[in-house]
Amino acid sequence: MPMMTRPVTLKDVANRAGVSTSAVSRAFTDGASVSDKMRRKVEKAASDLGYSPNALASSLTTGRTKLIGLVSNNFHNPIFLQVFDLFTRKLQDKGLRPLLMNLSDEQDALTAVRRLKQYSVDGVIVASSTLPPEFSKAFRDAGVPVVNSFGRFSTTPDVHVVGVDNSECGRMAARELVARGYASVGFMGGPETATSTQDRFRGFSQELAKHPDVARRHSFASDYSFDAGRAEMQRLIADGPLAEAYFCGDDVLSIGALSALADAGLNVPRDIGIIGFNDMEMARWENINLTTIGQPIEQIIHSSVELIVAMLDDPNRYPEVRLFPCKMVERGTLRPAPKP
Amino acid sequence: MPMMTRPVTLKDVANRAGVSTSAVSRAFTDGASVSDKMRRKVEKAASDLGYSPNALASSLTTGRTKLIGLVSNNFHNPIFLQVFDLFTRKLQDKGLRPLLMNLSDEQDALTAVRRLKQYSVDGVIVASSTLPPEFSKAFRDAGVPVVNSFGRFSTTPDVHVVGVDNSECGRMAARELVARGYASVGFMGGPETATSTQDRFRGFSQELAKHPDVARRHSFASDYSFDAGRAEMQRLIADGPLAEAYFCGDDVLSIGALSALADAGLNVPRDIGIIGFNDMEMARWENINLTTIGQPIEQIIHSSVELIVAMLDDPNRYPEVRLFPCKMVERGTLRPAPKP
DNA sequence: CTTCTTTTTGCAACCGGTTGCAAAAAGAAA
DNA sequence: TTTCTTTTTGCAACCGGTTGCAAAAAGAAG
Repeated sequence: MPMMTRPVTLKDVANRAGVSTSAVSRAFTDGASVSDKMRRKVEKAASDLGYSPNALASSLTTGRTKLIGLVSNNFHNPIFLQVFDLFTRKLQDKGLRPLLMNLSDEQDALTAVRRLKQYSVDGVIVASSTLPPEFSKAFRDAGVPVVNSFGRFSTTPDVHVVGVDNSECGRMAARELVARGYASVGFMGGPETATSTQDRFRGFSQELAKHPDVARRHSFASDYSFDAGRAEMQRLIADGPLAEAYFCGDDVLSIGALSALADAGLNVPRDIGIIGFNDMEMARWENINLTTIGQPIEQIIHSSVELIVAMLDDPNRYPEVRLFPCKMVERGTLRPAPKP
Repeated sequence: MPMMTRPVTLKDVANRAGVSTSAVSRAFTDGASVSDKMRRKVEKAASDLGYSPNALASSLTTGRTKLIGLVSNNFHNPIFLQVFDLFTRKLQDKGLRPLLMNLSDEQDALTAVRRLKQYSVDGVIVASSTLPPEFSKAFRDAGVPVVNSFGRFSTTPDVHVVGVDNSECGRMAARELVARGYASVGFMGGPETATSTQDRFRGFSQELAKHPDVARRHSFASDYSFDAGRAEMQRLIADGPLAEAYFCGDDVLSIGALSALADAGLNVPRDIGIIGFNDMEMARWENINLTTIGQPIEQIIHSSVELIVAMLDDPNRYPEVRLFPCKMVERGTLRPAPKP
């Protein structure tokens, strides 16, 4: 039968040590004015009693909760497991605690802001490649330090963004396909509302505009998921002549597409080329072996955490965009470049 | 330039409405003793000022933070993305906020307890199929309501457990393989320290003990991951005669094993059978099509949240185990049962 | 219009800490 | 030993709310 013991408070420790509460408080604060003797006495009493300070109570006076809102709506893309893993670890390393907020049902920025303000989070990380910049702006407008990771950047940012230039990634994919000599190429995006899809598509189209001889087409899957990619590719197969190669907006879409192609008896890369995006763990599985464009997830997250920490000290820090290069990861789903 | 406005407090609202702070506090509390007129007056002032109550400050007096620690060390198994998605949503639905704790680096129970107690979480959900029951017990001993989801259960529990009977799952797998007429079977587990691996192996062995004619062997992958499954199967192939079918401790191991088998030119299910565990989304992808045993994740999580909510009202609630049945999901990686 | 109930309101103490300020203690200099 | 500095300590107010209690207001009954 577990006893319901009242938690040990500062006052209990003060009583036991026979000192004032301020002394105890100071003993637990680095750099406070306390003698060694006092500190030892307090620490003794505290450990006797099993005391640990209440972070929430102290936040009342210090104005710091060390709570960071981690907001996302990407709970279906396997890549985000890694994203959560890294964010939680790196935040923990800095002594911060992530307060998770799942936006899958509720996308309203103001509701999200209100909910997180109730818990007086010190800052917020919006980890999403689909939410518009306005979403993150709502936090800034509410006076909450915010970093938008994996989000759309602006050259005149009013909110901190850390990620990649998705339109450059689109260009990179297009360049690669053109270099491989494909005469017709397709873009198979995720949902058209996702900023990452829009940006990758824009870059892809820009690059192709330089090559009027290459035929192009595009379509959008309903979702960043295996099923959506598979369904979309099945539709393309049914609807008529395929492009020679496709840039899929995400690896998970690519893998769905590959499965549809295999079912249709089409060989990749002989009959058709596929290039994905994200370089998720599965992409390098030998039975998938997907050529793709990878983004440096760990660096992006590391940098995001660094930035939010910096903002805790200077909430009005001048807005900044941090971009990292994407990398082509060549595997087995594109045909080799033609010999010149 | 964002202005650094001091957040609006209860007192501000009270001043503006010309009433006492208690009146404002009560206006924001359901079922408190307030007249309609007063409530309207306060609400007007509050919305003029954009006030929303500070959940942390109120937690000081009420003793409720509505914070739930969500503790896990499974940040590499794709199935856990779904687990996090469901937990965060269901907790949010109940007005609770998940405080995430990643145990990947730090496995010490007492440290975890201390860290979460600092934030006075109302309860903790330990979502892990690998941590021993003692881990969860540490929370209970510290007086923190705890539910261990996906964990090992005991018939004399001292901590709430919601999940499946992993040893029954092992028996189920063994029965299935025997029924299919395999003359030799293997168990390929995850890390030997994981309770789920131990339990599934125990059940598997128990069932096989009833069939002395069936040859058996077992081994353990270093990790619940594709790479570990692949490496382990490669080792098995290299080391000598394979069993006719394997029960892999997790789908992601199975998929790794499948990839190794494909490389070795072995056809599944013709040359060798594989049965996995978890029925993760990928298992039903057409290019994988894995026969597996599924656990009812959504029900487990729903029930876990229900239970933790109940414990908030009654922290000394008598410990209870809630088990859900696993289900065979037949796909294409086992040969058909022999005709009688 | 009284008198008695019931509802609504404000006062003030409290939740678990922090911190500015002044008093006390310790140390240095004379 | 006295005087001046510097360090250490405790007092008390405060952070943003909640809540028991008693006073005030409103309503019901006579």
